[in-house]
Amino acid sequence: MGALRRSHAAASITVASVGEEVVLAGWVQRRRDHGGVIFVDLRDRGGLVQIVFKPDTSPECHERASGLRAEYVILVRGRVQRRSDETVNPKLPTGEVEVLVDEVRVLNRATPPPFAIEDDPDVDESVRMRHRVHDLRRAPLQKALRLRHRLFQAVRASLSDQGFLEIETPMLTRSTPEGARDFLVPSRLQPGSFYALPQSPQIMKQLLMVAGFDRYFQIARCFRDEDQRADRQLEFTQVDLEMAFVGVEEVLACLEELTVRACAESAGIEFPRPFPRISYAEAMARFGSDRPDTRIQLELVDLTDAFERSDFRAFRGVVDSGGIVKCLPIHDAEALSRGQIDRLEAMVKKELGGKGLAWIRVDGNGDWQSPIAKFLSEAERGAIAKRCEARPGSLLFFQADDATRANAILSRLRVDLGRRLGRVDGRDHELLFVVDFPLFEAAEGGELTYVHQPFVAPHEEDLALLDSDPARVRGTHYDVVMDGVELGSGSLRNHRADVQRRIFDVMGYGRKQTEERFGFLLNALESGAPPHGGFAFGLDRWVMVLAGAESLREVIAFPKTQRGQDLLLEAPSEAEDLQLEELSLRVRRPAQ
RNA sequence: GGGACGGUAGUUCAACUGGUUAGAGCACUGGCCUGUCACGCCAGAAGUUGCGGGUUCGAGUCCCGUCCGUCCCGCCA
Repeated sequence: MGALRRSHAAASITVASVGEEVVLAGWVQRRRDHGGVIFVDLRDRGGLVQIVFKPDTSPECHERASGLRAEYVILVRGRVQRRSDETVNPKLPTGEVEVLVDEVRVLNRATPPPFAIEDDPDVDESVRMRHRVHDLRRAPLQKALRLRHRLFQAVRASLSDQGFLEIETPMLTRSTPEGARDFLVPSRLQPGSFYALPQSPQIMKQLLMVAGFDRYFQIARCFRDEDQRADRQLEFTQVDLEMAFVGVEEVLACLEELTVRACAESAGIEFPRPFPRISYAEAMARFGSDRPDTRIQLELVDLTDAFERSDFRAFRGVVDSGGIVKCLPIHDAEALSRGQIDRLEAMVKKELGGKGLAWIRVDGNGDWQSPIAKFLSEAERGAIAKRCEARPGSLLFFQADDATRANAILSRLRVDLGRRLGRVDGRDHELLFVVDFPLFEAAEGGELTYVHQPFVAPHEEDLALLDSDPARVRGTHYDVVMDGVELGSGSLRNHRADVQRRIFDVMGYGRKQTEERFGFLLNALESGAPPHGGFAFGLDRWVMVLAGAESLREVIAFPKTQRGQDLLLEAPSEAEDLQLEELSLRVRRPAQ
């Protein structure tokens, strides 16, 4: 580099700096060589500015500039000049000026990039992942990671200001059989034993409460060895927090304070307070989802009772076996063609495991066009028409299935169609709390199991139900939902060992099993545990929503593919025999 | 574990019912060009058609298997 040092960022060159001498450093975005004058777009971490090489200004620079190629790393010294009116580029923030170069140094050459470094490159994602360094040079990823940084800083500032202490917990920890599949780390010193990477710092933070830290937080990496999705990575980052001597209201107030400040400081988005609250039951009833996007102005209608004595077997059978019949009415739906309806039905069957997609279209004369109308009684037609407020132009989609699937399918249709048809209110973003989740749900074997995690405290007034009717016990669980994405969840925890034991009982854990797995936690609770509760945000998802991205891979510097590979490092990889030997491991390779 | 879509040059795509030497844009290389900004013009180089097997006189194309990417179900909170 010699003695020359960068004086300005590309984006900071404006008409105000005309006449100044500047030193810029960055990458060659593009070279436009006219034989005489040569233009180069210089890109650095903040932006782009045009630099100019003229044969009569500096023949040596001009000569060197003709050898520049995309992604070469260069350092230039030159003078900022205003562009003539005809040559101003309105597409560039720095388009009114340019830098006339009289010294250039090539700090490094570069192989041709595998794809163009531009905002919207037309390449397969696997190519981007394999060449992640080039990918990360693109403005959208630069922006996303800057947003991520600002969110981290704002979260830390808010929680620190609210009296929280940042405390780290171990990454090498113990496997617990609940929840997701663990990542295991073999122990060299204890042959045959394994650490587990944390799925979350849940138990550790409860222990910190028992230890008297009162308010704890951590930006913690978590690991879950499950199949991935656009919004799920094997490893991800949580803002984990816990507070003692609080009830639900204090936690929610803290979360409001945190999210409002963090969204404002990182993304400039303001939210009104208090946040709307919706119960789990209401969310499922109206939107078919426990993470509703209520900006979409379509709601579900329950028709189960109207088909209790129906002659329409497809619906009646479902109701008889405990299922539900629900409808998604869409008014003024003339834009949806028959072909589109058929495609929706195919998606429901193939992708979502639905039985089908019954529908009724009310035409301009008020007549019902529908494959199922002829099976419906007068009373049923009346009930449908009334509750769905059917009118000419209405299109009604039905699901008759067990509650979980019917809601899942209609919720998906609601979101897809609501967006496609523009049935949204004017808000760019929405934050809300979902509260009053049930504590237990029926598992496959008919037994009860926890809905979220086994440490959620029941509602105080439902404590008695733990013995009489546990399925009806409400938990103190709450979710924060932003734009239909679950940002995170939390609860009050069981600080009384007897309540925690009772909950393990209900889930059918034996006494011995309980002591073996959770003895240390129960002992801690018995040692003087204060009432406590907390929350954990999925930080990657939070950034994703703020960035308007479709996938976590757009907000994580080095993400993994759906099969859990890092295409850049080619991880995971096989271990050396020596490594395996030290760990007392033998690998059984699948048969040829 | 299951379903859907995709895999041909560095990259994005094309190649009819199986039929000459697998083409094109961008990128790349060389040349020309003093006001472009997706610069332009001329020329050139560039391929294990993901991999393996099969059918066939002949396979990018058909069949079987397998690997990889994305989305979804299951799983996961």
